[in-house]
This record gives sequence, structure tokens and C-alpha cells, in this order.
Amino acid sequence: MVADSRAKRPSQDSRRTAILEAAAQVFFEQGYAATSIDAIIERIGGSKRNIYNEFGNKEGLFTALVSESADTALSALSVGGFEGRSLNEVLLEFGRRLLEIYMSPGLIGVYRSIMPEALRFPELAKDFFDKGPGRASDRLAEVLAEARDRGEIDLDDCHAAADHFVGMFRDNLHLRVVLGLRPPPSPAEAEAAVTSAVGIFLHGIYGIDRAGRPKGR
Amino acid sequence: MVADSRAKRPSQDSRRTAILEAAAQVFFEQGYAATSIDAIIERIGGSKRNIYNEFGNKEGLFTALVSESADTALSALSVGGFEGRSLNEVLLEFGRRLLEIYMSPGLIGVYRSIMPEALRFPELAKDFFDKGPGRASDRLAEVLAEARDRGEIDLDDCHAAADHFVGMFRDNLHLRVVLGLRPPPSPAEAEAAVTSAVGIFLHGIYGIDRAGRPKGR
DNA sequence: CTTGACTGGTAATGTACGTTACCTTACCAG
DNA sequence: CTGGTAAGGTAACGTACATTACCAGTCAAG
Repeated sequence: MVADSRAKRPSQDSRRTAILEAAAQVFFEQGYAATSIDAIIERIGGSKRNIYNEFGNKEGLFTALVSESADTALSALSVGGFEGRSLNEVLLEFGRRLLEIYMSPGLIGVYRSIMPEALRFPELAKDFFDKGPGRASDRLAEVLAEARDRGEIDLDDCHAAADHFVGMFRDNLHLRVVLGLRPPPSPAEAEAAVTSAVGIFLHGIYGIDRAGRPKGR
Repeated sequence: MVADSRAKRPSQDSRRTAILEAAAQVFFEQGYAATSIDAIIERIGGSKRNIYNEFGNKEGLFTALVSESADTALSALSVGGFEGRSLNEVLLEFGRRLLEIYMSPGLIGVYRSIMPEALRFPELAKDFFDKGPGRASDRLAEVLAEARDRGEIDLDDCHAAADHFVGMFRDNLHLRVVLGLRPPPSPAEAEAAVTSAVGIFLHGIYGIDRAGRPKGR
């Protein structure tokens, strides 16, 4: 596409990111269809020509925004740091990262805005899923498979279990935040949600006592 | 899909439901902002006056549609039939109903269309949540509390656990269906997802063997 | 049959928006 | 300093849409 190595004008790259930031605010709050290019330009000044020169059209801007948002938000899960720790600790850390990502304004906004456009932009929906929730589930499935190979657990379908685990972090708490019915959880609430989910995932409700610690085993 | 063309007396009620059915198809597929009143009228014939006489404006039609869809879809959870059965059986039955509801075209469509409009229609978002996912979680929390009172389980926060359970049915499988990346699950897939989720919820991954049956206890 | 209330169809109105044509400015080489 | 090139800005164009008006049928009752 553009291979302009030298920056002639005042930082073409900062212009692009400024547009994306403004677009995020408007798209994620109003939705794709209800967002006007004028509303985006109002936030950063300048002219609509900037957007059309950089992204081609409204679709191009939206797809670039969703793709980059999903990519950067979920990259935090790719880093390791899980070696040599117990499954309980690994799941707790994984859950903390996952919840923080899911509750971040960026991913909340992507959720809100991509839903009704998924049928209109099938390739974008697939890209978002693969980069985001799909990658999270795949990554966790690897972790579970490693634990199984070490003999810690005895799971048949690691991927199905990983899906269930990921789903526990998109529960009604997450839905309320997405719908704007409550603010994102405080650190204390988040930690409580993570420990609760990990406890149930590992030991089930039969195996947890009132303090949240595993009963047997 | 209008039932009878013989009756020139369309009995306001059947006209109302015909409008709502057509509106569901268009709103749920295109999204609120991208849907035009003309597109709805095209499906059932007649004049736009019908819609404006019955629902006032576009907002009124959308809110009526979302409210009634959530109400009817989730009403299946309100019926009882859980008395005198083991917790495992109750959760399996509850999960089956829940998954069927979540995968129904009606609720999938509500999901798709309400997300970006939640900030614009806060009271509608609250209404949808309370009638839908909130009620499911409340109902399950009651079931869990009854089981606790019978001494079957030992849970501190039944509502948090219920939220986690409900979340397991809005996992990546559900997300893929909402995003149009795959069709709703077959009955066999649905049953497998339910048994898997209930197994983890009750016994955790430490307590399930390869056949999906609980290991200890 | 006449009246009245309602429905269907067409079109008008006012507005908002995506996109583009055209002008204006800033930067660069020579 | 000058001419050329590309980006920035202004305004227009064409369209689509929510909403309303207007007129023509159509059924119910009197």
C-alpha cells in the first residue's frame, strides 16, 4: 500500500492514530451506522479529506479500527509467564488478564459496535473473533493441555473447557457493563470475580467451602 | 407470512403482530440505525401510517419489539418442573432451556441489535437485562439457594455462582453464532455443551474423568 | 345510500450524510 | 525565487430516510 519511509508532512502517523482515536470514541459510543464522518472530524479538526485519503471510506476506517483494537487489546494474553506455576496460579493470572481486557473501554466498544455489523462485514467478524475471543480460548486450551500432559488434570476436550472458562468472564457482569448499566468493576470486585470463577472451574460448586477454598483433594 | 388474506378486517392485533414480525426480521438483521421504515413495510405491504399509528415512531417500534422479544423468549425459564429432582438433573434441564433460548433467532437478534443502542436507550437496556439474562440468573440463584437449604451444596454467594453458570452458556459458541460465523448448534452439540458445562460447574475440571462423569464424591 | 372512521398508496418536506469536485495552502527541488 | 506536487479545506451533489399530508378506497353502522 503506502511505502512512504520519510515523513514529509507533520507526522503522517500521528494523524492516523489521531483519527483512529476519535473514530473509536464516536463509533464505540454511537455505533457504526449512526456515526457520521463529520462527528469524527469535529473531535480532531481538519477535513474529511484526511479520513478519505487515509482509509478510503467509512468501511475502511471501521475495519481498521476494529482490527487494530482487537489486536492490541488481546496481545496481553500472548505473553507467557506461566511456566513453572501451579494450574491454580496460572488460571488466576490468566483470568485477571482476561477480565481486565474484557472490561477495557476499547474491547467493550468493539463489542458494542461490531454486533449488528457482523452480518454486513463477515470477514471483519471472523478477524475480530480469531484475534480476540478465539485466541484467548486457544491460548487457554494450550495451557490446559500442558497441565493434562503433566498429569495434573484429566480432561478430554481441553478446548471445550477453555471455552467455558472464557465464557465465565463474559457473564452478566460483563453484559451489564457492555449495556452501560454499571461501571466496570473495581479491582476488588474484579479479583473476587476471578477467584470465584477459577474456584468453580477447578473444583466445582461441590468442592468449594464458604471461604472459597477447595474442600477436598 | 400473513395468515389470512380473506379478512379485510385485520383486527388491530394481528396487524400489530405482523408489523412486529417484519420489524424483527429487518431490525435483527440490519441493526436499528441501518433499518428503514420502508424496509419493514415492504415485507408486509400496507402503508407507513400503520406503523406510526400503532407505535408512534421508530423508537417506539424498536422498544416494543425488544421488550416483547425478551419477555416471550425468557418466559420458558419461569415455568417450574424442578421439584424433587437432583441438582444435577435440575441444572441439566435448566441449561438445556437456557441454551435453546440463547440460540433462538429471536434472542440472537435482540443481542445483535440492542448492543450499540444501549447507551441511547438506557431504560430499554435495563428492561432487556432484567427480563432476560437478569431473570435467568435470578431464577437459577433461587434453585441454588434451595439446594443449599437442603444441604446439597455449600455455597456462599449463590448469585455470583449463578452468573458464572449463565455465562458458560454465552461462551465462544454463542458468540460465533451471534457473529454469524457458524449456525446454531445441532441438538447433539447442544446436549454436549450442556453436559460439559454442568459437569464443570458441579465438580470442576479436577473432578471429571474422560467420560464426563464425576470422579469423586 | 350516506356518513364516518380507518387503511393503502403516493408523494412531499426537511434534514442528514457519504462522497467527491474544486480551490487553497504548504513543502520541496532547482 | 519559482514552479510543481500533494495534502488540507470548503462547499456542493446526490441520495436516503423519518415523518407528515393528501387523496382514494373500503367497511360498519345508521
